[in-house]
Amino acid sequence: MTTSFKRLVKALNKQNLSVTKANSVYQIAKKGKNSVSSVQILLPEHFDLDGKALKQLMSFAEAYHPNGGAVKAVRATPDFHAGSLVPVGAVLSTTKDFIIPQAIGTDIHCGMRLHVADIDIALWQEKKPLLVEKLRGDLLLGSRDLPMAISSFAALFQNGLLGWIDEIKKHPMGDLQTADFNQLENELESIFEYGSLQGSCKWAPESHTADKRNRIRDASLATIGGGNHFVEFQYLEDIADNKQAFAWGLRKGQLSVMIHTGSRALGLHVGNYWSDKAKRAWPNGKKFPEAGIFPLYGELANDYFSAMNTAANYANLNRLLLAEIVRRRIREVFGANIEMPLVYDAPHNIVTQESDCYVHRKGATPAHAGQPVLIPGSMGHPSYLMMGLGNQAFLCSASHGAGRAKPRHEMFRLNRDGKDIGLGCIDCITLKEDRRIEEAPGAYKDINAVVDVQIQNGIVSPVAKLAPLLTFKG
DNA sequence: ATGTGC
Repeated sequence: MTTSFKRLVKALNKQNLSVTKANSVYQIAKKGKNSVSSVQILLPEHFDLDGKALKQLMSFAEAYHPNGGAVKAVRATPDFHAGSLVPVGAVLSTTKDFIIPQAIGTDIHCGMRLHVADIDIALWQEKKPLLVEKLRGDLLLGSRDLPMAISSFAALFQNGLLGWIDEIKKHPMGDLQTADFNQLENELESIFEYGSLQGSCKWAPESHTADKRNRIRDASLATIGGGNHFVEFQYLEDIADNKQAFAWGLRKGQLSVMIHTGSRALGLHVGNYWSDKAKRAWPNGKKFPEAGIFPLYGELANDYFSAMNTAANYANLNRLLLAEIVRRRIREVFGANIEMPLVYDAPHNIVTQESDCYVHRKGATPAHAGQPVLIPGSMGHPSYLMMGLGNQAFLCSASHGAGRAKPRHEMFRLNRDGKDIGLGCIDCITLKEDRRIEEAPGAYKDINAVVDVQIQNGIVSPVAKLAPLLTFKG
């Protein structure tokens, strides 16, 4: 549901909300008392503000816990749209004793990873059939059973990739025995927080603790997953900032590999468990929150934080392993000397501790000063590598993509009616024909407008433009 | 997004 601004103002007034608009920023406030300090939404000029998404956002802005703690500020990125409960593209800062598990949901530490490779695009096109043939068996898997030692899982859960690398050297698994661990270790510095968050084995769900045969049943490590997740080959089409591009190892004309996935089944379990737990832990006799949003306060908030980090560490390894699989195939096809260095790996679905706040980012990516920011378009539109500018007023956050413009069912309807949904020149490899339709370029908003408004508002600055060549979808 | 659902 969308409305024009005038109708929006009217509609909001009825809900006792006031709205003002300065340039591209909507400022929403609750009339009267107890309003949160600030709710702002950044939108390109010709974008409509989605009423459902706004309603969801305001519910989170008003979240409270009877024992204390509070939401301090709320922002929405230009790819903002409604989700099932939480709007996608939402950033919340809260006091450090207050976390809302539902504000992150189940796709914990979902994020983007970008590698580049010095491979001539004409050569890549020539060898593409061979590469695809090899990668089909690697990437089009819904599940897999990696032979990873329990001790490696434990190290990963507790200490993330730093712990995992130490352990995996002692207990190599399958194909990874041939991985270049020095390179993997060096690349940790190009991962958000070194891919190493403070988690704990005690929060691993039952599916990820040793069974009677002393094995861990894990079916989703090194898999892409569904929905908008992908592994994509791209062409580095244009550079906007030569100095920064050079510093990050980028060159015009390079091949790039972009990976979008998260913590899969593990994040689902942790997210569901803690969203439930927050409800169960609601103080006796206190009125349930109307919007069904249950924050955690105090010790439980800390416990959630380490459980969430446990799943986040898994997501970090998931992206690393997918990249490693692609790197191995690239070397088989184009030569063992191809490095395919990591540019950056960052989450867009996570709670972080920043100064005296918890910052919840749901479909929003950190954009601290100097930090690489990855903003994917769609399989028919370019993706952008940006640099964060550390815009405090916008909670140091940028959009995590173009944003979905049309719901899935509408894409199927348009396709049935023979409408152009942008799949004309798309090279998408998937076992699910439905996926191509749901994820068609026509389902997404205008990435250039989304990126430009963030540049104009001092959130990010452009570094490089990446054009899609071939997308693998789960 | 996703444990797959009766």
